Amino acid sequence: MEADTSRIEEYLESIYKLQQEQHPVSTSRLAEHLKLSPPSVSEMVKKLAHKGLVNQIEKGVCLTEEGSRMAKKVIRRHRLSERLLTDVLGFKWDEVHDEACRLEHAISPEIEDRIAESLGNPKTCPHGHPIPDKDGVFVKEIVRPLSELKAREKGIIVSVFEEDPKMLQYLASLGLIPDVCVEVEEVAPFGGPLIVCVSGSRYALGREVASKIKVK
Amino acid sequence: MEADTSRIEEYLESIYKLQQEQHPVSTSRLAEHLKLSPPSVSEMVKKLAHKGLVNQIEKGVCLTEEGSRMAKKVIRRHRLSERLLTDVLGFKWDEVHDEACRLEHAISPEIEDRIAESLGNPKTCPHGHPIPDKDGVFVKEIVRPLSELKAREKGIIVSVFEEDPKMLQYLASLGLIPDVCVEVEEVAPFGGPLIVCVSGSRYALGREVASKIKVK
DNA sequence: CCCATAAATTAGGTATACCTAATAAGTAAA
DNA sequence: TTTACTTATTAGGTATACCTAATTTATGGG
Ligand SMILES: [Mn+2]
Ligand SMILES: [Mn+2]
Ligand SMILES: [Mn+2]
Ligand SMILES: [Mn+2]
Repeated sequence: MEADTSRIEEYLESIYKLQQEQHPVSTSRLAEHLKLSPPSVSEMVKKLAHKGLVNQIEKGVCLTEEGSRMAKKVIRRHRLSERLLTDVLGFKWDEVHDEACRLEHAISPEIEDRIAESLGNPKTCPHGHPIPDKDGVFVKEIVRPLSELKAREKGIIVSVFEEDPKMLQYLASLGLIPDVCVEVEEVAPFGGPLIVCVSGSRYALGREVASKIKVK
Repeated sequence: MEADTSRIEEYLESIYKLQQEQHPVSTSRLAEHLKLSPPSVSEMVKKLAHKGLVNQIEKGVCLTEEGSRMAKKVIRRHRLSERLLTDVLGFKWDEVHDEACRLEHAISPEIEDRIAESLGNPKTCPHGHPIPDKDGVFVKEIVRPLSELKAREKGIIVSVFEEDPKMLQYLASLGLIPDVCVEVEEVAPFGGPLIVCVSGSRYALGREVASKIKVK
């Protein structure tokens, strides 16, 4: 017994994440995110459905109550791992995603508890995403993508919806990290860049990039 | 690509450990330690031999140069994980073996380095076993099992060659942990118990138990 | 040297999670 | 409504690492 659940966890984690963008998650989207072939995903999704972790509806897959509960546990372990890596071991925010993605499957409930406790029950990961508590509960802040702010509007960065190390390095180099205040100075028309002001400096940011940054 | 090496690592780790007791390691001994059937081990050992990690000689299996190098890397990660768990996360020494046995496969060279660094390059795990450095080098202290001491002999506990949590709890409850000084007060004949004195208290210890405790 | 037992391996099979190629189902433009 | 994509699934296959049962290979006592 004691089956290895890491693949299942990885699927649930991805589905959870993709659901935030678009509700029923398509096979192809999921395959792309997991870097697997669509048939592999199709097959695995069937197994997940059989286990009662997802429902396959018309236009895609969505987590069941139980699938969601399990996903949130994985996400908690992922984000706590990220915090351990940054806060205790001195990693930078662009180095922790992939590492955490492996660690999350090797962390027992006991380790999870100890990490949370010794870090003072952090509420977010280094990218600003909420860490669910043991019961899967977390505060969901109302945020807007920076790309939707009008000229002269200000916001405080809550989170950065991005995993690519290069992009995260870039954002950090501009000081675009959680808790920082940004002001949009102007918005170029026709989907052009935003001119933003952050801690005294002015930068031009592409829309695509700006849409990843969530502010309140 | 990027094959999953965790099973291989687990075999090498076991072989390395068992070699310390008895040199060529038998299939059955290895199977027992890994809690697998002898045929499974037989087959896997063939694969390891094929990869040049072990040599199959007359009476059993032994690590090649490369197998040994790889084993020591796993052991380094295992022991550093144990230290992280005890020193940073507050686990007790009897709780860390199984956890580390999972973590060791999820730890990248970067995490390994950071753990070592942030713990000040510890030389031993919580059980007193040496942590090899990045090149697989470690100081091998000359030790004797406590069971071989004569009456009135004293020694300092170096390490405890045991993984069973119950046993470790027991030993800790008697204060039999690394760096502690023990004196053998008397040795009962015919393989009987040892009467040992440890930080002012006197206890009777079975030979079997005493043989796990290495002193210098 | 023979035989009983112990140890190791071979034979044959399962489960899991991936793949490519082929097919089927949906969707949207002409 | 037919056609051309796109998306999803089925079919068939691979690799890995386990298992049990059967067989082979040591080995040590008589
Ligand atoms: Mn993950
Ligand atoms: Mn994060
Ligand atoms: Mn291990
Ligand atoms: Mn140890």
